[in-house]
Amino acid sequence: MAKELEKLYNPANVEDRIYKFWLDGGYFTAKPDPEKKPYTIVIPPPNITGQLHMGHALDETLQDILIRYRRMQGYAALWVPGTDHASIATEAKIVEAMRKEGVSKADLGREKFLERAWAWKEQYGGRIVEQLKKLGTSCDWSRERFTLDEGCSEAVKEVFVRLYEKGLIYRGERIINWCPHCLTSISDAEVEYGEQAGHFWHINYPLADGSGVIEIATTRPETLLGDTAVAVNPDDPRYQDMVGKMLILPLVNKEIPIVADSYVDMEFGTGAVKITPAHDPNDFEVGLRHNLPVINVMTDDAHINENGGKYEGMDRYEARKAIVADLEEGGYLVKVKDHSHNVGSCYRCSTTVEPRVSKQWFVKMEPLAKPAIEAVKNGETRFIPERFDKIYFHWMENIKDWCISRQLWWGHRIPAYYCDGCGEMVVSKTAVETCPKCGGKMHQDEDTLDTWFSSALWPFSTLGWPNETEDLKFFYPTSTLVTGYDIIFFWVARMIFSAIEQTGKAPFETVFIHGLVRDAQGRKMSKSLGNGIDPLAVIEEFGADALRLTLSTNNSPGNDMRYSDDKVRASRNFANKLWNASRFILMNLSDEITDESLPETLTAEDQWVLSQYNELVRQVTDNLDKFELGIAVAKLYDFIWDVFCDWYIELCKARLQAGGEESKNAQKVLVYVMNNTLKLLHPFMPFITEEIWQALPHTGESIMVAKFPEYSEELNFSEEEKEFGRVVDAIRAIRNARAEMNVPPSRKAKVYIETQYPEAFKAGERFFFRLAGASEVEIEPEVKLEGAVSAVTDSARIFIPLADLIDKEKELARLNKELAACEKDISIISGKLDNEKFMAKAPEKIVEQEKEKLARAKERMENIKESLKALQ
RNA sequence: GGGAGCAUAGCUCAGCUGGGAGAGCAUCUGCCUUACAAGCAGAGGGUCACAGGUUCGAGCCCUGUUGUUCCCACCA
Repeated sequence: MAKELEKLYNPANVEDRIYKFWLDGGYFTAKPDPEKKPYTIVIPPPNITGQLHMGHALDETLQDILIRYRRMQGYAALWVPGTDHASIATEAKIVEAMRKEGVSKADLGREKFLERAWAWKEQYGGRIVEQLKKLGTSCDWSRERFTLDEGCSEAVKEVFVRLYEKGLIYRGERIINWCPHCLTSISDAEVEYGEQAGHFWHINYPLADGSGVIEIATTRPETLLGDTAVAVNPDDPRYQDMVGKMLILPLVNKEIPIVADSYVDMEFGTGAVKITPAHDPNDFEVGLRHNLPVINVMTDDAHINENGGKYEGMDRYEARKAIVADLEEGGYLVKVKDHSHNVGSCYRCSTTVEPRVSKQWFVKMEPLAKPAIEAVKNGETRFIPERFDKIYFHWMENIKDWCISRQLWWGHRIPAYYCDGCGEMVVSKTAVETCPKCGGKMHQDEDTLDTWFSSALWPFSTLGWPNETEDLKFFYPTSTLVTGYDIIFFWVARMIFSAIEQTGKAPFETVFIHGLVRDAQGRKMSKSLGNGIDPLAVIEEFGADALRLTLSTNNSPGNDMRYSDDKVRASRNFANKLWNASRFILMNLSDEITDESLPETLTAEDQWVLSQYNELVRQVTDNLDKFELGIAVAKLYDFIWDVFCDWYIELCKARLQAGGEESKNAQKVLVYVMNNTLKLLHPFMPFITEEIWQALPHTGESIMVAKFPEYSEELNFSEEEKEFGRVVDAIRAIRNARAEMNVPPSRKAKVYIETQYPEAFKAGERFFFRLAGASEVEIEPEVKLEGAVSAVTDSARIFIPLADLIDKEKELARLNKELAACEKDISIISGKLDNEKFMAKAPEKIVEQEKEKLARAKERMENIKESLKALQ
């Protein structure tokens, strides 16, 4: 810190320098240490395609608070950073860039494409990591990982082979969700459903024997081309005679059967459903039950294929129009009704997904889900807030097999090999060249794995698994996972079952869930709305500490929050307040103060502040242990601003001016409280606390490795705090009275204090001059004075002779108002104490409290009455 | 169709295991009091959505109602 401190804190001058100082000091690096307890967090790896957004900022801030807190407490605290290869997102980005150059994937070929992808990763993949650093994240960068790096890839292959050998991974022809834009299968979790206005087309299918028609209703007439049956409910009297008969499929002119299946709801539509096994998951099931043929009528990019006759080549929506027109012309169309229905779209590109039958790889979920449910049920892993376990259970208990193969190149290639000759398949960690059965040439599966397959292994793959590394032994299972509720299914659930299956242990003790950061109007921040706020711009304007404080205060676990510049501005103002408090201390600091020890003698106000500081330590620690970060930092804010700055610093000014020993003692207490409060605050606002701590007398290299303060019985001055509180109350009462009577602050006056607590007021006498506009102070057991402004507390009556300023009516009104409030208090409290049931059933502690309150209120009432009397 | 969250001051939100309703911003009044006007000292402002219940005592626990947001689900 420069000698001449600026009046305003300027984070831009501080943050990068401090971050470099931490890096150079190696403070982020953790190592297994049997002397210490481990505390481990693995970062939710951001996508390499990503730019830092507010969601990251919140997530990283919370993690950094936790990891810094534990590190200061003496844990071997490891925060493992890294990034995710983001198969679909990255591949889409590269394909798009190639498209602009007029190059396609096919033109380039797999190898060249991957070269290009890796080059892109080298160039841009580190961008988000650099952005994370701006927030002050204390990740152990020496352990940075990437989901597609060598170690993670080894882990992926190991897990795939193990699961395959246990029969938990299989390949099969199933109906899956297909994204016609990304040109790949996606998992159920990757489909987002939304209501869309559509139509219900009623179509007549004529019976083959000419005996009539059956009317079906569909929202997707174009799939008619792939119909292989019409289904009715077996109990439906309308259609009972028709079951087993054949129909002529309109436009296609092919015979298809009428089948009976209880899946059909008689009440809905016409009670007859066209069955397209290749393009609808329910129809697929019906098809299986009735041995129906599966006819795929669409291409990868959702155009009608060669099975669609004259419609071949049309896009699915064009085909819909054409088919509806033809149905109408052919007299098949009965009617069209408006109908809104749920349509699934790709969570990456929002294209409407096309369910289709395809050969894919799946993870068999049921056996994996069971122990994963158990781990949360028995508390091995705990969600905070707890309610999220219900969401987790519901998903896990109804889970379906996970489609893990993707028709992409950027990712972990599936370690399965097929014989060109006999078709034999081998699953192996190492490449298989020749067929073990026929000796033919083998080729590897063309597909890659779902990105989430590798991120599911993140908590242990990053620590070296499958090798029994020192890191794995010491740091695993991890301690806390911090993430948003939006990826519980994608990621958290999959990490839990993967970890249990592979390591026998749940991957973390606690899942700390946070909500979304919304814009000031409460809307989700999104690219399409253009309402996203760039955290880097906020950091530049207000500082990382201000942003961190904004994100960590005033919100509670699991709940969404709104971002607004006003909130950051308030946080920035707090940083500035802190800065100026330190500026004040430094301006008054003599060279002899070189450490952070307390003086041998403490004044009443010293004890008063230390007592509150000590209680603060206890509470902040307690809140942090319970993940109540917002509450913890709010208490710090209040203590620093109200107690320390507005009161204690003001209280110290008299002694500092007096100089000598008195001043030095005050300086010591100022340094002590400031220094230790900075430590408490450091996890939340790391930069400014380091900057100030370095400037103050201190021991140690960096505040980030200083010992986190602990509650101390030696600083328990609760009685003394109460006594000095009488002075504080009296000062407040005087200020209040003066303000209400419009006494200008410049007008000083003598203050007469009538009190039964003369020691307390003697100890605080000097403060009335500076803080209560006193020109003289007199403390008496009894004061008789007329024509004075009076201020009343439960321990004193205070008179300020300002005859010329007194408006008797106003003064009467003010005191009567106070009296009324006081009497109301008394009646409420007495009501309780007179209530036999209350006395019988309320805990003793509460009864005592009420008695004490009553006593104080009565004292205050007496004091007010006296003052009123004196006024008349 | 299931499930969950939220409803507290004009606005944005805290409020831990039940024990006299809080903060920031905004508003009003007065202050450049030599750390800070990004500040200081004061003030006003709430039937804690509604209706019941449990309890000596409910913003907090239970039941129901209303409004709102979200998640899940194969109704063509």
